[in-house]
Amino acid sequence: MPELPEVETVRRILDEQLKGDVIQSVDIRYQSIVKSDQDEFTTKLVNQTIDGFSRMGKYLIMNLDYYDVIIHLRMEGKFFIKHHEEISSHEHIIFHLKSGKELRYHDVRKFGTMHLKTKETTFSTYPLNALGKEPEAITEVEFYQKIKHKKATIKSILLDQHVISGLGNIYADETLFAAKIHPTRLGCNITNEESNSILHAAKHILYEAVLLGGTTIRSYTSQLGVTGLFQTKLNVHLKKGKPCPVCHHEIQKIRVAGRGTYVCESCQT
DNA sequence: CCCGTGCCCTGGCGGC
DNA sequence: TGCCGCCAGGGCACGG
Repeated sequence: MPELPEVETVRRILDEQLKGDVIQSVDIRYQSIVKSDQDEFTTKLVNQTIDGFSRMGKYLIMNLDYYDVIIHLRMEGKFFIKHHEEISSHEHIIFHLKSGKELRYHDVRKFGTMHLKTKETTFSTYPLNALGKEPEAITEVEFYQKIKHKKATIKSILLDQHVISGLGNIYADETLFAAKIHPTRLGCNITNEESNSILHAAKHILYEAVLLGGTTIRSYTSQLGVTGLFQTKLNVHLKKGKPCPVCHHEIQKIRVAGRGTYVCESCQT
């Protein structure tokens, strides 16, 4: 599922491939992905030039002349750039561009979302208005202040995009493993030093993952943003029953905040 | 404030 | 082999 590094990889490719292109028309083939008025979505985007793509946390933003389209890929959303190939049943939104390219939003589970915003309201309205800072942008002090009074588990805090944005289930597990913190620890029981360590781990892991995503993309003709390479760096996530790379104890899968959570019960305390 | 649950959705998998 | 039922998960609404 796309978390910050995967979304960043998609952003870079789309930015490179589509900047300067102009939207000719938009087809909405499955409606509930578009959360704004459907008619406005298809009419207002016509003749808008793509200034580029930006990103906030896991949100991808298509920057146009007068509008921004705020996109969340959720679990399985991905983009393809095609020309006139047959349309797959999983391609739900199609942006026809004047260059002849078609930007196609593909989402098997149909969980992704798109919001149309006028530029003045992009950051002041839902969904971006309440988004927390990314690990790279938040300070140690800010982060500790945000978690120190919480009675929630640290895992659920890391997944809460209003606290800190960009981490999903995979990178949250990896972050806590790197920081040697057990996912069921409560925010209010995390020390200042541990808080710093979690933040440092999150930054480091996201940074490495973005680098790997960048190196993996060689062909722009296949589906965009699928790296596959970061999986080789995982220490605990999806490693149930495998030995911990540090202490060789068996990795456990537990349930925290309703999410499958991988942990080394020996290293993480 | 926080938690669990359900919802959205469908491919894939385990069980029989 | 085939079918059924359940799980996965990001984010939010809801009730406790």
